[in-house]
Amino acid sequence: MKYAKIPAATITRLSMYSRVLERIAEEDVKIISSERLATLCEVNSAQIRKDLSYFGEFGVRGVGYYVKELLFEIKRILGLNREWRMGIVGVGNLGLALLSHENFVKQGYVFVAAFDNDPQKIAKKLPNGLVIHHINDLPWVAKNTGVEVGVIATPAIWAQDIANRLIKSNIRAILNFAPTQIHVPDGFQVENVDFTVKLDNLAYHLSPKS
Amino acid sequence: MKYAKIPAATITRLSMYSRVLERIAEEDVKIISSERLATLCEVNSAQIRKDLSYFGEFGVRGVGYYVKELLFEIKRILGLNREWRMGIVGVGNLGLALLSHENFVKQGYVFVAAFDNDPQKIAKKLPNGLVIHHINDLPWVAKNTGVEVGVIATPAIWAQDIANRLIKSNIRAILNFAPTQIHVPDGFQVENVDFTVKLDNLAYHLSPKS
DNA sequence: ACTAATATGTGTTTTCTTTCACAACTTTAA
DNA sequence: TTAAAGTTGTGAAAGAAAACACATATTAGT
Repeated sequence: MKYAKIPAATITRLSMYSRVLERIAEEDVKIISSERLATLCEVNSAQIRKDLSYFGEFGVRGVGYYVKELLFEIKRILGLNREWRMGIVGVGNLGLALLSHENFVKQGYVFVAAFDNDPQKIAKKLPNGLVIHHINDLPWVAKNTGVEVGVIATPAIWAQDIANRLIKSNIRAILNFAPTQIHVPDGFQVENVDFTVKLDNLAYHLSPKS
Repeated sequence: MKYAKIPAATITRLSMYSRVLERIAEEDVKIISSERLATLCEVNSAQIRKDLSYFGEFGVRGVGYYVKELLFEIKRILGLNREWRMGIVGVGNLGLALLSHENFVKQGYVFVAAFDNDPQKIAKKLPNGLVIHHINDLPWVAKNTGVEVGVIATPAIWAQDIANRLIKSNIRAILNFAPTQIHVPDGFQVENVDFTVKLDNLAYHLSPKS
């Protein structure tokens, strides 16, 4: 199955599997079946096996999967066998929270640059040692620090402008926290983290249907 | 079409439509075609019409949709024609950022209670006027303040325990920011906001495929 | 050896989602 | 009035994703 088109949902699930496997590995579990992993992830076990089959054969029939090995393979597939360098734009409340979010580092995501447009903030040192640069300095700072992923934590109005600048600096991946759609050319990736979309989903499901 | 099963993706798109329509309405545009809206949302125009058709007929053939009316209807469908009361658990960096995130209020989501387990924080007053309660007080505080949505902004280890407490207090919707899967019984809703899942997606797409 | 129990990998089937394509309707203009 | 242009709403077709079900493989026990 190795060369079929891979569903986007598969990638998201791989990410979930890796999260669960990490926990499982910490508990010193050596082997896990797709059935057991499926229960933990609340998915169908065939789904897991199919997802993995896009990339190879990682289990042993009659036995299951070696937890550490599977985790290693999934991380390799996702590209998490190395560090990813991030630059954040917008050092407000949310930006600061993200900068000090330890989970990023644990997963190999590291902030290497921070930008803002508030003169009060420029040149200030952050808890993690980074200095806040003016957004106009993005081109050279991003190049010097090797930013690969741009994180947008600005108000919605600025988001597209910031995205355009990131694109111009050839930063090919954007994680957008502004509650607005961002448009990028082919070859560039955007992922939106929109809290209110999630809340809207909850509100819909809570609301009585007429 | 009114009584068919509605795809989950439809709800998420409605949320996106409403966001775009809000912007459009601010620009004083009165009427919009599904074609135009589709372009702005980067979806197919038939998709939009189909999504809406699950809930009724909101357009005028040969004309398009009246922006304000459509926006109103979508918000009504999503249950956003009223306020939703949220309680947050975990007042760390992320929790504080969420508490002061103005977008929530703009969309009708209001924090009415905050909880933590750090003795240093209990009884402290937040910028928005709320007082931090001990998590053990969740049952009565949640009841008194009318919490309908629980927001989890704690480390992953606590997340399931907190979820269980929320469930026990009959809070039927949970927005989970901890990077871990949460299990809830039927009739309860969870939405996960997991930054690293999104980053993993980006990493995958950036990584060269062998 | 052989059998029973267990578990993967995947071709096939089923289910779910999206897109197409066109009848039905509105508006404008002659 | 009629025609032309534009746009919705939706049945039908196409496409994508998930689940089934079973051949294949491993292990353990006798």
